[in-house]
Amino acid sequence: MKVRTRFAPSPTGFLHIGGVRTALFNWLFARRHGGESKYVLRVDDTDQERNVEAALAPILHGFRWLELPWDEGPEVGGPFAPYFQSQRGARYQIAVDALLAAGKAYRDYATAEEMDAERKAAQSEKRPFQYSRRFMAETDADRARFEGEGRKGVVRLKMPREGKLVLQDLVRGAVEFSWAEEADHVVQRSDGSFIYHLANVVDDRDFEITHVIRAEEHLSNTPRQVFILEALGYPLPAYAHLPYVAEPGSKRKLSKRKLEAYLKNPDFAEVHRHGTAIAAAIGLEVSPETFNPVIVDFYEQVGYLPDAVVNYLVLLGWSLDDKTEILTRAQMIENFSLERVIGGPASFDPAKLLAFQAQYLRALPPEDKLREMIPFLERADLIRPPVSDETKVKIRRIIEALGDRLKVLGDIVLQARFFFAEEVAFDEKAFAKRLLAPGAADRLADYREWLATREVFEAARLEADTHEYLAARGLGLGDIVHAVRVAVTGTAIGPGLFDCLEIVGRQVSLRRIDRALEKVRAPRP
RNA sequence: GGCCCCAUGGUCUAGCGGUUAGGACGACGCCCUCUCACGGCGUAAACUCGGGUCCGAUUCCCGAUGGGGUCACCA
Repeated sequence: MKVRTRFAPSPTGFLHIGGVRTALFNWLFARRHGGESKYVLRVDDTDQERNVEAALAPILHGFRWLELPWDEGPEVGGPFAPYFQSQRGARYQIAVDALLAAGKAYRDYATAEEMDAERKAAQSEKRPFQYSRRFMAETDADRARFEGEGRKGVVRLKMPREGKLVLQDLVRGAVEFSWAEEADHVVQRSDGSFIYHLANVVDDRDFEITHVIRAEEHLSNTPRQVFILEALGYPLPAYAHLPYVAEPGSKRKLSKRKLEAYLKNPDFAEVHRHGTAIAAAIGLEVSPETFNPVIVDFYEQVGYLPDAVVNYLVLLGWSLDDKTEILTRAQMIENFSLERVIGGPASFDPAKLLAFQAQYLRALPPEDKLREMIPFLERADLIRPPVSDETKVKIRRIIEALGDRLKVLGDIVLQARFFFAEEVAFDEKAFAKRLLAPGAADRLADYREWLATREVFEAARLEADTHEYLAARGLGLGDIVHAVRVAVTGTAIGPGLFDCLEIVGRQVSLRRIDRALEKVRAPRP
């Protein structure tokens, strides 16, 4: 079956995580059907007055980063161009004229105040609001009269006032609406511009969209769209209304405007804090507008892998079976189906996303890690381009030593700092615990002298020799290792000590130990 | 409030009439261990409620409750 799906972002400047999930399902559905099937990107900019290009760029960038290419749309064009609603006004005018000619729409001259008054009256009488059509112009004479009064007209849909619509939704099954509940929605504003719903259905028809896969909040908009479609004699696409992506730990719709509130969620806060630390280390200016785990940019900036993000998102509302969680793109494409999309909202869990990310990074080949992490080190000013082969060897060694402690690419700048800096700042708590403990400094001093005599400063050898050293003195590894670690790395946590010693090197290690010892002996302030 | 949608552990989910209700994230504990991380093992943790239908309901139907979406000359 040849299928055409679309995602229709409005250029807001941000790619929202919920939007990506919707786009992903559209993309997968089209890819699933293969052949001539297409996924198109259409820009919903019917009422944009600002710079569409600037507001669209981050969105397109996000999709490129996620490797979710569109077959037709902005920048790539296609047989139905233009793909910008702002450029399709003439087409919409034809549709509105046809609606008017068919008696499915009318010109209306009610002012906003008059409309409001009717609405309020209905409300206070506790009856459903239905417009009286008092200012409907049925004839040219009516029209002339209203306009003579200085009124500005809009075009409204003349909705049926009886009967019902049974919508077959691919996710929800049959959904019933009664026409009388539907308002006479405006399709063309008094300034001549067009309302989204009109543009939307006309475009879907023109772009030959077969499946409208969109978020649930559009479900209640569907009757009026169906009405327009039928009034125009256009075929109906199949509809699939996806559950929306909800806030962490809640069932409310995720919104990018509520960063403050989400930060009260511990997992969300931790992911945000982690990202902020990386941003600070690489000198990235963060504004709450963009640097927010609800916005896709965040993940690119701190070094998540696109595959991890996509894998996490595909599982928000869809599943393959009872156990498969890690899926390649090929597996997703092969297995995706709307039948397995769930009906209820799924809340966004940044902790689980991080778990996917950690798993993907763990599986990334060392050469790829190296290539991807170098830019982070450069931005953090830990290394400078051009990166010599010698430095690359060192970085490769560091990445290996850090191992699974690296969860996102940006972690390298948080965790590898002491390998590059000349001096380390001691973590005060760790220093107190490990170096000010009784006997610790003396043992460290002795070990330092022994270390200075080592000719081969290589991890495996150091470890083996250290064990001999300790055995000869009747000590255990635990008696020495913590103090050495804090002295050399500044902190109590990190890679294996002997890896650290090797990478830091003899000279710098000894110097750092000396400094730690000086600090121990310095009079307490 | 009207209309519509949804309902399995804290979270993501499997389940499509009979299961010790399965997996994952997270939490906790133990093991591994120089710390941390990884890994291994284990523990706690769920079918919203009430009616039907049926020999039998988490599963089907109805209702209630709860949650959510939507009701613009926004998209």
